[in-house]
Amino acid sequence: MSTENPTGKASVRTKRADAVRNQQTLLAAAAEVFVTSGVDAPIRQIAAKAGVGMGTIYRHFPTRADLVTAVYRHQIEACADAGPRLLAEADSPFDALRRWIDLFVDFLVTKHGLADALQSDSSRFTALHTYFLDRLGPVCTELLTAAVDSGDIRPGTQPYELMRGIGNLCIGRDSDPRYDPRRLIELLLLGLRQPRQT
Amino acid sequence: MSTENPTGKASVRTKRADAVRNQQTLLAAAAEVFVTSGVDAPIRQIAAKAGVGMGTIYRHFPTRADLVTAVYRHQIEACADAGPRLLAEADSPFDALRRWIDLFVDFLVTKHGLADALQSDSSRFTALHTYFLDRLGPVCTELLTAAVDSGDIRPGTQPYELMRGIGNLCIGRDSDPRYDPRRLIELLLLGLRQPRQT
DNA sequence: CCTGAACCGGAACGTTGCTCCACATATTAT
DNA sequence: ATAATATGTGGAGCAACGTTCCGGTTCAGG
Repeated sequence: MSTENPTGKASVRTKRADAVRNQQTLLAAAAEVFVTSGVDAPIRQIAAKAGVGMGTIYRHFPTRADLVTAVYRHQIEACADAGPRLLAEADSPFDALRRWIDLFVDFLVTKHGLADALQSDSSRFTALHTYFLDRLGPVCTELLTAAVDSGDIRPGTQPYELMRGIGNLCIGRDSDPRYDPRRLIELLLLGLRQPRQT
Repeated sequence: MSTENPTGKASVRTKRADAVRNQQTLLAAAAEVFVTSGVDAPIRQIAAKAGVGMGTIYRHFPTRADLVTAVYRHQIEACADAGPRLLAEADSPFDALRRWIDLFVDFLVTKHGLADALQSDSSRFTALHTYFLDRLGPVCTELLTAAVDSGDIRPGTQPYELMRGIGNLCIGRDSDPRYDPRRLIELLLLGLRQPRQT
């Protein structure tokens, strides 16, 4: 993203030390606040936790989605990387898909309100939505087509639709103990499964 | 609810005429605003549309959920009533379930942000959530057990879970044209279906 | 050391939910 | 008809929040 400058040298002026320090502080503070107050925590609260002004947050992360993305980038990457690996080591493409979805669900479910944020009003959090899709979409596509090609599942399901549906099912998990998205997702997978024809 | 007084006479003082008039005006205004701005429309906006003060709204509908409930009560009732009817006239319990879910989805999908509101943070909209459950829960239970008893679907799925899952899948439908909750719900039903065992 | 660019803090503004109470009005009693 | 009282109404006021903006500060390069 725009906050990185890989080589660090050359033409453009190097980033100021206090700036990168603040950015780190902010990421740490945000991560901490997110677990207790969810990704919708007031900006002021995060700023206070980090001991900086609000202006500083907006400078580094123009939208809330940018901040959330930055905080969870590592985990999203890990999930993305797991896709091809699972495809290689799992018993079947279907098994790989199932296990990848498990990972995805674990991720969404352990972050308070992440799933909620992901799907909320089209306008807010657009960047987050986009990042998820860009990074995880292709992985899902790969898993899905592999499973279709092997005849494990029926064709006709779009990766976007599947990811979004799973994301939706994970919404509001905290609010009620008798709701466990995993059971429904299991059902979904069952429906996806191709009835072995002859 | 507390706003009705069937016989209108007797012990308790009858409701003031201007009050019931305002209530009607409010319901109409709210319904109108909901279609254009969603169920999250600012209270002020609804008050303005109805030509009353905010205090009046809060008097008649203490929480936003009360207002939403009142506006959609008729349709919820209709959906609830359709359950037993479908069970009687459909080809099979599974067919009845499928058609009932269709109705449910239609309802959620045509009201901007209704599904979103239904599941949002546990705290807000509790009353709406409760009303849905109280009214539609038993119907869903009936359909579900009938389908299980007839061997159409596999046992082990809770009505609450199913309803909530369907509600979740309907969230944010407007935001993206390539997402159609119905396809996923179809998949879910497919997974629910009992593989005919000899 | 000097200077400009980058950075910082937080005041300020607009929007929203919700409460509260002086005032207005309908209903009932006289 | 008039007064008494319960009931309903309007909107100012408060708190919380997102977001912008800009005067002052601090770093990095020369």
